[in-house]
Amino acid sequence: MTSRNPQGAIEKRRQILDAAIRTFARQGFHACRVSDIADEAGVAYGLVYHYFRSKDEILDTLFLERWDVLLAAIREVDDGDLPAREKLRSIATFIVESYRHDPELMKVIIVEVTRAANSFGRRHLGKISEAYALIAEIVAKAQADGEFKSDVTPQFAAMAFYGAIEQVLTGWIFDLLPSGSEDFPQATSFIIETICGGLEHPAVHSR
Amino acid sequence: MTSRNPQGAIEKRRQILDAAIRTFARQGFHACRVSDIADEAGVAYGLVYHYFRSKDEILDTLFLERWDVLLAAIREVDDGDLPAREKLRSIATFIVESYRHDPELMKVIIVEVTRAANSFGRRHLGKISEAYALIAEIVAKAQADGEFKSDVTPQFAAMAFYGAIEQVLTGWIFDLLPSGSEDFPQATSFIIETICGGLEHPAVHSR
DNA sequence: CTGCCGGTTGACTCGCCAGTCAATCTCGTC
DNA sequence: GACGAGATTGACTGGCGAGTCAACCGGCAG
Repeated sequence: MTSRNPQGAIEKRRQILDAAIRTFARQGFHACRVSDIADEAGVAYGLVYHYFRSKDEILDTLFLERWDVLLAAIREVDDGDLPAREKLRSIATFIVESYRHDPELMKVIIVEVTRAANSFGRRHLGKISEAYALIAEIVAKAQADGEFKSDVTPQFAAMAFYGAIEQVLTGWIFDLLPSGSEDFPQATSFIIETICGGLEHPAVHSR
Repeated sequence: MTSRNPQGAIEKRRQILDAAIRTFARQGFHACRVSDIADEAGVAYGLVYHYFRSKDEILDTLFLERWDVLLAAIREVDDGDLPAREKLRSIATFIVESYRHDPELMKVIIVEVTRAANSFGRRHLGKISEAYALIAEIVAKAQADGEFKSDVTPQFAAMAFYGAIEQVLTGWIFDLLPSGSEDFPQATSFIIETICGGLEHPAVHSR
């Protein structure tokens, strides 16, 4: 029977994960010790190893949990039949709102995984690229439909789009950009404006 | 007298730095040991500590050396009186060419410093932001002149621009994007097209 | 020839921290 | 009320790798 934990065990596990988010966000993955996480969670050192095989597995869990949600969101948008500009807007909004809702978790995911190409980033490269590929697909479809011009490969466009978003999040994370509540939607629409503006067909008079 | 090293010492120092670039690029900063650098350079372990106070100082040196060159290049472009689009093109070209010329060094700088926000990135945040600020200034000037529209803050625009470039480089570094010799100028002009296209005034028919 | 000093060597130290494990607790079950 | 399985505890170990250091080398100066 696993029913020994009416749900206490699941809660404890969650409690450790949440403590890990705070601890990783505050100190960084490498700089924090497992004992810091245990302290933050208010549990004994050894209990962390009852629920997770290693310190790495904690971060892996946090990343995968969240990234799968992101991928699902992108896929859902992708399947709809909005114009590409609106699809990309939904994705950008989703990511920005994720940050607004839980900045610590997003900080950990971006700083310790997505941009940590030599440690966790490499391990999860496949998962991360799935997002790029889905975005590229949206661009490719828009190019086929004539909504976007075709002088740029979808792969490059996807990277530029995602890179712009992530850099803005990074700016918020490290206080290089203002992050008042009105800045979030503004940044989102700016990114869409900029990237889609460049991707769409140029208008008559320009260049 | 320091003239004891007719120049042999300076060469040795350089030799260690070059070995460090290769070693960091191959294994990553954290995964490589100081002894790996020494081996790669063909010198004894202890000699590394004759020229550098610590392992960190080696990476700091590599980063500052290169970043100062980048800042100088941006400043020079900034001082000219090209249209903003061409200024940004010069900057993008400079960065992309830096990568083409020495991919290992750029990999180290991007992966281990620029995007390593919890270790070296934090230490050099000031230096890194200087680049963002200079780019933002170009955008601000273009907005004042009417070349760019003003519905986006220069700071956001700078982050998006730099983020797009860095993400493309990251794509090359990790083989997510094709990096044949024709891809470099193409990517550059794409980024300019996209970002400037979005920053400039929209043309008549669009939207 | 001798002394000196910067350059060079690599074996060793020392602190840190992930991960282990044996002991203890808790609580549902019979 | 006692048995057992999972939950919980925290002291301990083991390995790793950055940084130290005492010895050694080689060439120039006097």
